[in-house]
Amino acid sequence: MVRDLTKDLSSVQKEAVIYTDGPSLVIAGAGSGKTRVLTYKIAHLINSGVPANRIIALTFTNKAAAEMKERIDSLLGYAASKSLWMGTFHSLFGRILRMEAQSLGFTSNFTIYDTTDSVNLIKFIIKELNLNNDFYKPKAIYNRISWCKNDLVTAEAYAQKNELLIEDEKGNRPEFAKIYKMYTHRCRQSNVMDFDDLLLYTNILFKLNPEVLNKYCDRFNYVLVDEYQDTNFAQYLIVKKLSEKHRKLFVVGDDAQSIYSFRGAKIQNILNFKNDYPDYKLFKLEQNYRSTQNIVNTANSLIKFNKKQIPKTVFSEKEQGTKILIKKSMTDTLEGFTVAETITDMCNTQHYHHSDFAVLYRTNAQSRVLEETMRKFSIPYKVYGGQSFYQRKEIKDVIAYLRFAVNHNDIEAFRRIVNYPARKIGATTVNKILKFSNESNIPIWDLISAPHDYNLNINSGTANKLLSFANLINSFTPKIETLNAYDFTVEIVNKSGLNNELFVDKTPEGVSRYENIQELLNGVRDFCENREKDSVITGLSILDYLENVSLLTNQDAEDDSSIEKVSLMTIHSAKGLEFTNVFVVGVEENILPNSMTLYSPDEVEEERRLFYVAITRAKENLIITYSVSRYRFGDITSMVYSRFIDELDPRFIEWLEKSEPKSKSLSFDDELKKYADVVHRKPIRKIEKKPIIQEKPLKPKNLVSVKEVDKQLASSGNVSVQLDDFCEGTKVKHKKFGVGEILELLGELPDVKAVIQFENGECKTILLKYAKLEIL
DNA sequence: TTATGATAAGTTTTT
DNA sequence: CTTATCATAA
Repeated sequence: MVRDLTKDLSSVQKEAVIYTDGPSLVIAGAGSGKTRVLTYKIAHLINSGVPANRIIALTFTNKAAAEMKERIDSLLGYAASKSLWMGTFHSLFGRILRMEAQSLGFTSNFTIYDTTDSVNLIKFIIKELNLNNDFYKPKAIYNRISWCKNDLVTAEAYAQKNELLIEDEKGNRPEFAKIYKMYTHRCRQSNVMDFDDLLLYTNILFKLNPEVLNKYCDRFNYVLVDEYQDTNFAQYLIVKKLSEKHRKLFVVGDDAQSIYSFRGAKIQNILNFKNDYPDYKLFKLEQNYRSTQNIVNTANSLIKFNKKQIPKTVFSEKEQGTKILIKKSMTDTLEGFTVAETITDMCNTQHYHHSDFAVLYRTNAQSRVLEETMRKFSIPYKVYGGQSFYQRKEIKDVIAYLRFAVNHNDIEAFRRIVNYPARKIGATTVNKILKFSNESNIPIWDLISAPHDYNLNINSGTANKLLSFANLINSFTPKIETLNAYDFTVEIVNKSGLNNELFVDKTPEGVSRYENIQELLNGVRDFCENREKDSVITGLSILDYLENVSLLTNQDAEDDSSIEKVSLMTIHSAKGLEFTNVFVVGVEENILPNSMTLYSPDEVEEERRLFYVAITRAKENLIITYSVSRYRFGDITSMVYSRFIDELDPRFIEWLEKSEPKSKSLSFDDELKKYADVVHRKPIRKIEKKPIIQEKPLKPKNLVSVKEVDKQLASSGNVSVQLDDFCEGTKVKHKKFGVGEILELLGELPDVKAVIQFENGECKTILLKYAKLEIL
């Protein structure tokens, strides 16, 4: 049964959805129902007879893709949508590249380097070339290579471009071209692509093989792109070529929300759409259905200060709403308190739940203080992004095993696992192998699977160890064909010794690593189960999983547990989301706008757009906070509130604590007193052995005292037993080691270590804040 | 080769 | 404050 989909849409939205005659561009203001238009467009196409597998819909994040797919499912049912090609550029073209790998000189089991792998490889290349690290910073080199690839400048092309070479001379990095070339070569040798390669090689594929391009043009009659303002040149060109033949291109974006130019996004792509497609049809979605008028008006007043933009008038017909609150704090910790306190208040006195709140910040580093505060106030929260689950060491180790089993020449994977768990194959041996491989052009796998056959200059004991490592890997390889991803991973985790290594480790960190591995296994199982429903995916189970997991970065599997929790995330990861109440914290000079951007007007404009994105996430209440001092680099730095706050139209905002006139603002002590009841102050237990370290006289006294309070809180908070309940002679019980007695306390709160004599004879030094000791 | 501790260095945002 | 790198000892 076909529902009339258009009845849920406004008239402009409806026009955009039903227009299918040619290229069209939708400029969608924040909160104007962009996702709705995209999903309904797809649903409309399918309903009007277009086979779902003829549609390719490109999104910017996995999260966005998953969400849209879900919405289409609920409109049309799973059967209709399952063969839809919906995903990020990287994942969909990665899939195509795998099918076409041969024609590019790769094999279809190529693996994918994440940023860490790439940077590591670059580090080794720099070392190998004996280059001065001050001018050759691996991360900077990586960024420049990335920038080249996104602009489709290959290593060969780079070496031909004089102006680039001159630029490098001036920038004291004359060897860049060489590094780039070596990097590319090594990746090829390893049968590996990095993130940017997925886009670069897709372009190369289409350029070198017109018949292949033609095949995919015919395959995908309809090309849809979300967040078009964030596409880089490589992505732009892929889209252009893919839609060239049938010209059924539909792109959606908002130039005011372009926040990825640091990654090569070209705002020109959206601005120049009319030049590429003169017969295009333009739709402007200007009504914001998300936020109150105050919020929309505030956002408008801010973005006015940007020079480069497509003219549009975003408006809201919702209620006026409350004014935007601006709150000042004395320290970052107190800023956190303000946020936590406000959340608690609003939950108690109004109808809000914790899940109605988001706290947005510019940099991941800011999340730490906030997390601590949330814990102190017993507010459930979830941090998005940051160090993702898949970036954790133990997880990367497992993935590296999978990668190496699939691709025996994946050098970074090899480096990671060859001696973990320890096999007595150290750096010296590894370097010899890699050096030999580079000089002789013999793949590393040939060397390690027959180490005696080459003149590797290693002793035969080591050679045997290498051989048994190769045999271990070899025992996995045939199972790629027979086992599904889950069984395969279980096999790897068990046989490699990883599981045992972590199982034996009963330190809290070890336990958590072990649990993470189990969590990963659950994830693989889910993947397998879902995959069985999906007929789209064609490769072997483990290959599909690897591809999926390599491109999955920040959104760890949409955690059920986000229900009833406050969301903490960077502004970047908040893009595309909405929350009833939003805090934007740390709105200070050098943070937002970030200090790295201050000398470039364009980048400051991007920072302004970032703030715009943050503001427009809010539906009802928006609270902007800043602090006049903040811990950075382990020291207290004084901060000034952001220039952007002054740009907000004063008619829509309200300053909570008058900022400038010092007399009016609360004194620091007053501010502290406000929280005295929250902070159950307890005298800090003095530890006899070591004198308390005197605070540096340079630091203002009062700030230090806050730090102390803070430290103390960190140690108490959610733990039922207070750290200062322990003293020498206390009898305690440890989960694993059993009963024991504290002999000595070392260090300062909250990092107090206890030397404990256990009844089983063992004597251990344990960090009290981690070990959940029971007092007997 | 591995484990440990001292010292130096760095924090923007992400597929 | 955290993480990466280096030096030293076991």
